[in-house]
Amino acid sequence: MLTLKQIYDDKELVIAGLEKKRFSGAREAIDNVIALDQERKNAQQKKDSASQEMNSIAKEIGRLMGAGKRDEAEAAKAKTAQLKADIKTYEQEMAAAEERQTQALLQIPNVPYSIVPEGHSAEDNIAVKVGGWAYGEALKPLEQSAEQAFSAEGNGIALRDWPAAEDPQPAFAKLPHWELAKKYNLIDFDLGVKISGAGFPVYIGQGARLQRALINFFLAEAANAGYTEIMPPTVVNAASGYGTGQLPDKEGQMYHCEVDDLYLIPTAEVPVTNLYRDVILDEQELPIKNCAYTECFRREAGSYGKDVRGLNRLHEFSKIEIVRIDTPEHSDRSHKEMLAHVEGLLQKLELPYRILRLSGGDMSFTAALCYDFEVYSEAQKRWLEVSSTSNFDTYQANRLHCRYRRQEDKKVQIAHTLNGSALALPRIVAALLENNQTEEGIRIPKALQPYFGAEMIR
RNA sequence: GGAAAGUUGGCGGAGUGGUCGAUCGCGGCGGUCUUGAAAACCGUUGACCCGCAAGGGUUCGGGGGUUCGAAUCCCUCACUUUCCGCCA
Repeated sequence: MLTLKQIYDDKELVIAGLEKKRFSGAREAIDNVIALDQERKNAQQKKDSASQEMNSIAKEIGRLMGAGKRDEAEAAKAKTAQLKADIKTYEQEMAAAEERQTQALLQIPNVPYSIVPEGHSAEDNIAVKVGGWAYGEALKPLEQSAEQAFSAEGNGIALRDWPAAEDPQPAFAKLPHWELAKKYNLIDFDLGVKISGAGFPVYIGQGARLQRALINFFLAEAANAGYTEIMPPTVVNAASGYGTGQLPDKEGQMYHCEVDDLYLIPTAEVPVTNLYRDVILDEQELPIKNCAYTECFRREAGSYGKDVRGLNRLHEFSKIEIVRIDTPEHSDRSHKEMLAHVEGLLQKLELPYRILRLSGGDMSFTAALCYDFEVYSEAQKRWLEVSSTSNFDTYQANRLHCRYRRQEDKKVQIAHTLNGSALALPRIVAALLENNQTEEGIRIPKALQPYFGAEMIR
């Protein structure tokens, strides 16, 4: 949630930012938070002075008792009854205002950075970089450096202006991955339905080995980039869900074990970020760079249709997540390093990709700046999202109470948190299978071969 | 699942109704000494909220209660440890 300091210091900027995020009633919501804060302060001041008086009377009674002056002590006691009632009233007022304020703050999304494009849908997202993609002249400007691409000055193409591609004529009919999975006996969707339900595929033989190869490849790449591997629990308590913001809003998206009141994680972000809940880090420990492979569980309530075909949308899938915690001064640099890392993975996998800067209206509730990575699937003729890499600024850390002690003045500051997928497996597998199919079999990218142990799936 | 014992500041560990935000040790920070470092010695050192400040309030696992006054007593919840049971 937003900090009160942000709201008091930059009220107009906050309101403008919320409007960019298509949050209706931004001004009213912010004014309401401020009003509730004043209410709380008033109650606290009244409570504090009543408490002060009470404390001094109690101390006086202690002294009188010690001196054996019982009568005077009894007289002093008589004065406390009204005070006591007052304190209780003020405390209740204070708690009520505080609670309403927190509730109000929880309804307000994060403020996007200035670099975030205006817009209200995916059409307004801007492609800032395209790689491994052979389409014509229109995309030339996107062969730009990361420095340009991830700055306000760089070039970009709004998706609404995305050039119509001429279909390259394949030498043979390209199959979608669900057919390839069957042809090469890699994944059995029907068996998954039998033992669990739709959206729980069973990977078999070379299909299972491909999963393991990708997991190991991604973890090894992350380790090379300096990330510490974490193997967290995949079941978490409610406090963790609140910490990273899955609760209360997205409760319906998580599987919930009611008897123990535990949730299956929808992403490793939840346990790995919550490692730092209620923690005060030393500035020298920053940036924290963690990575984790976990299974991720999503109920995907309400999804249907062709989007969910095959591996496109699952209830359980494997993902390697990178999580960073950094200072406000360095979080943007951290973010860029994460983007470079994810881009490097896609390059090594020789997949056509584009990097989108999400518009205000398409970003998640909690993000301040978010880039999506998409890979092109030749047989499905569509782009598939494989990573979302975000900077949450202080929004998540404020709720988590994740702070750090600043080196120069020893002051405790709210940290910045960031995370991104590096990468989610299913759609990578879909794109690999579809894009690399040949008449002889499916070609495994060179970088992956040592992990897979073969050059082809036959 | 049954039984018992615990939960105190960054860590260890005192404290069973009054001046206790909490003895002490370690660690951290500042200083003396030293060419430098170590040792020794001196000082300092939690978080949150209100306040321009002075200062005040809250906080001893969470919540509630008793009392003029609670780290200390009572209730309740959570967690931890040990033993028993079960078990990969």
